[in-house]
Amino acid sequence: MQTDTICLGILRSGPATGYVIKSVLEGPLNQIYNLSFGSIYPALSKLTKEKYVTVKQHAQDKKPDKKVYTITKKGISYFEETLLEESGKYVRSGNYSDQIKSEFAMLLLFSKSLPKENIRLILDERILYIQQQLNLITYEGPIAKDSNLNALRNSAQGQFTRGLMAEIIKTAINYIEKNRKKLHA
Amino acid sequence: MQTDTICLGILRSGPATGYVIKSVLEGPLNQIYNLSFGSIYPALSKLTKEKYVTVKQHAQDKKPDKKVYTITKKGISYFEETLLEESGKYVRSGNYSDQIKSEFAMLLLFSKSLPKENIRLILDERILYIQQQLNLITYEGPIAKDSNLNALRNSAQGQFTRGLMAEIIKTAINYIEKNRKKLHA
DNA sequence: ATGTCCCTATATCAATCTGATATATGTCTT
DNA sequence: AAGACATATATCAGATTGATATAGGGACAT
Repeated sequence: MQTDTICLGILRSGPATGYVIKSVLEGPLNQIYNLSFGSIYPALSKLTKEKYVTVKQHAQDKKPDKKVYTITKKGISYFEETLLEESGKYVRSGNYSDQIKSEFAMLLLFSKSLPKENIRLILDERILYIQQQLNLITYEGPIAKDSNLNALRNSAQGQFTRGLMAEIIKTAINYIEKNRKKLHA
Repeated sequence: MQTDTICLGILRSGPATGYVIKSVLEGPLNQIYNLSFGSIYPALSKLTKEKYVTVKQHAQDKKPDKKVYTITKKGISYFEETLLEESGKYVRSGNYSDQIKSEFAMLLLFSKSLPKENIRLILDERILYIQQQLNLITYEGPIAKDSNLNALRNSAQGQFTRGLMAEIIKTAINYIEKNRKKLHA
């Protein structure tokens, strides 16, 4: 899915800055999708040129300029057309993640080459880490400042998607705890 | 994890061509890690220059040259050192996948913009697709020609890793079937 | 008070990776 | 005999990451 489409999809829930888009991807959409600033900012510039979004530059006293992007009618049409046209191809893209690069899984696959004590520590740290990620996904409290993000997170679609990822993480934690002996750790 | 390290890790189970490395990633390591030929071939050339692997060029009658790569002692030492040094950083890299880009999850998140009939079809196709991926991971039959790949796949580490991914896929299938009504599909 | 650290906020870029494409031959099916 | 598919290597434009730079604010410790 193009970075443009992701940004438009998020902006459809309400105006946001590039920084906020990144925050959504790292908070409620944690473990679902991620993009770097190096992708987000150029995408927003491109979308502005193409009139799919408009910008309002908020010159805050002494803080760096905040650029709030709002999706246009043209942007909404374009988003909906693109999503429908390309929906078929996203079905066959990885099972929960597209570009599958689970460095953690590869580390375990190769863990014969590691001291047992290391493997033990790695698994312990891992469980703590993914529990934190689970908390980020399942957090239901208010999102500071940006109330429009609540809409995306709490929609039926948001709850379904976040629920799916939460179940996957829980499965991973249980599996590691039950089967770690097989790795002699 | 660097492409170099991945290739060395796979070659540690026995000699292989670039094509076979790709096949492992698409077969038993399906949904765990993937690399394109555009990454694998340059990595193998680089590893050869650095003497971490050696090549034997099998000029097969009429078929394109087959380049079989074998890991050297230097390569094994380098691999084991690298893995140990960098193991800590792979713990915090995504919860099951590093660069998380689940286009399917994003499609569902944005599915409010799609006709209900489309959503229904997408979910049906998805279930079929991930069942196929599950079959690739859990396949226990012989791997044609390359018996050394069996070692990697059937090791305690291989079984643990593949089992983890299989559980995750099963969880995803069950979740989609039980909760699809929430997407009105 | 002054340093350290984190948060908000935008931006750039070298290094890397993907997805498509090209090339070449064999085998199996229709 | 045409087409699809598997084996096998290779290249490259375009896209992405991860690091880095810039810049002010607030919190907390020394």
